[in-house]
Amino acid sequence: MARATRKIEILHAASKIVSERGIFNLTLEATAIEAGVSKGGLLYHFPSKEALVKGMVDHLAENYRDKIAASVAESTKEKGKWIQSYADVTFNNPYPNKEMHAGLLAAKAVNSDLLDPIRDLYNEWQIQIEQDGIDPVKATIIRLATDGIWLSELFDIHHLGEQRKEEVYLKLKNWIDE
Amino acid sequence: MARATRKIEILHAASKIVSERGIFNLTLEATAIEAGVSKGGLLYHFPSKEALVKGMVDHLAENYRDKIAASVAESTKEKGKWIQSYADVTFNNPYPNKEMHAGLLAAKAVNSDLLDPIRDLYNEWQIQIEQDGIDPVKATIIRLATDGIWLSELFDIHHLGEQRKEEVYLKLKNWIDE
DNA sequence: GAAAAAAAACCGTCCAGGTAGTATAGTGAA
DNA sequence: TTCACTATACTACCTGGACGGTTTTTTTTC
Repeated sequence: MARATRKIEILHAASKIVSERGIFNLTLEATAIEAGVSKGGLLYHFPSKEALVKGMVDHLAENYRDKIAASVAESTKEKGKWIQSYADVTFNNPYPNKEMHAGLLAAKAVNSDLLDPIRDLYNEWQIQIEQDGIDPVKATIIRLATDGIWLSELFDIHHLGEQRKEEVYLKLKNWIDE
Repeated sequence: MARATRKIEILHAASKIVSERGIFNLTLEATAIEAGVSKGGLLYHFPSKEALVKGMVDHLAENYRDKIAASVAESTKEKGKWIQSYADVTFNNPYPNKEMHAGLLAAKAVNSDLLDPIRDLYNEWQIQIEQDGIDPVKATIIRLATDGIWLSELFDIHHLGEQRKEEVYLKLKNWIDE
């Protein structure tokens, strides 16, 4: 069993630990146990803790990029398909977001430079969003509002009710097409 | 010297360390040195690391609440003064934001329950914002967009240019009065 | 208002426990 | 034989917190 799978299992285990137990509990041993690997096995794949966190970030950046790209490719709109896809994925996809949160927090804690792949991602998206056929300021506001949802989920600070969240989502959506 | 001042100096020192060196470098010793106090002295004021982080969060929550309240009190608008104040303070006040970032990250790392004062704050604001005389969905979107700015500053992920940021700010502002 | 007592605000060291990373010897599958 | 691990032991280091002082400030008493 396990080809490139093991590596990814380890990454999931690490994310899970960060999400559920916090960054201070992301130790090599805990990660190994959670992933069902020996410590030696973990270090075989990721030779240091920093490498592990880098793995987390790289992996989720790749995933997120694919997700958005797939949504864009599916879209039949001429205008606003990037911002629309960004909002769709972020509002409706709890899965990659959870991993994103864990990865961001871990990277910020361990070494901010590890966030570079995320920065690249954001820069790419911002460019697409601004060239998306709608007013760039409006598009930027929609992106920021979407990020706001993200922030509140990241810190579990203030969850809008499902209904209000839906209303916000619909209003943003309508605004794109306006 | 030092009445209640010392405590606050220690809190600033802790925030500074988190901002500049990351959470893993927030040790009692480092904080003591940064604040110019001995470790024993620090532990006199904050008997544990968790107490220190709790101190950070409580302090910044109080500060932020005051800042917004002051801005609201100054406002002469009848409609939308809460959301306007929230946007104003967040867009234009780099200082409390920096401390907020540090406090949030530290609390999230040490013990998520420490974020409760922030949750209370957000709940209060959301109530005010929704009763602010403008469409609550619109007001919520403005709040979220403002939080989006915050997120990008927190992780240093994507800084809008000053000009675009200003355009966003103005558009949101106009939207409130529309 | 000075001396004495008490409380507050510190200082600096020590230690048990935990952690990243190294080392090494071995195993089963392809 | 190589790859992808397991299992265990070990080192070197760091950190939270306890603890036992000491100094400064405040309060009380005479």
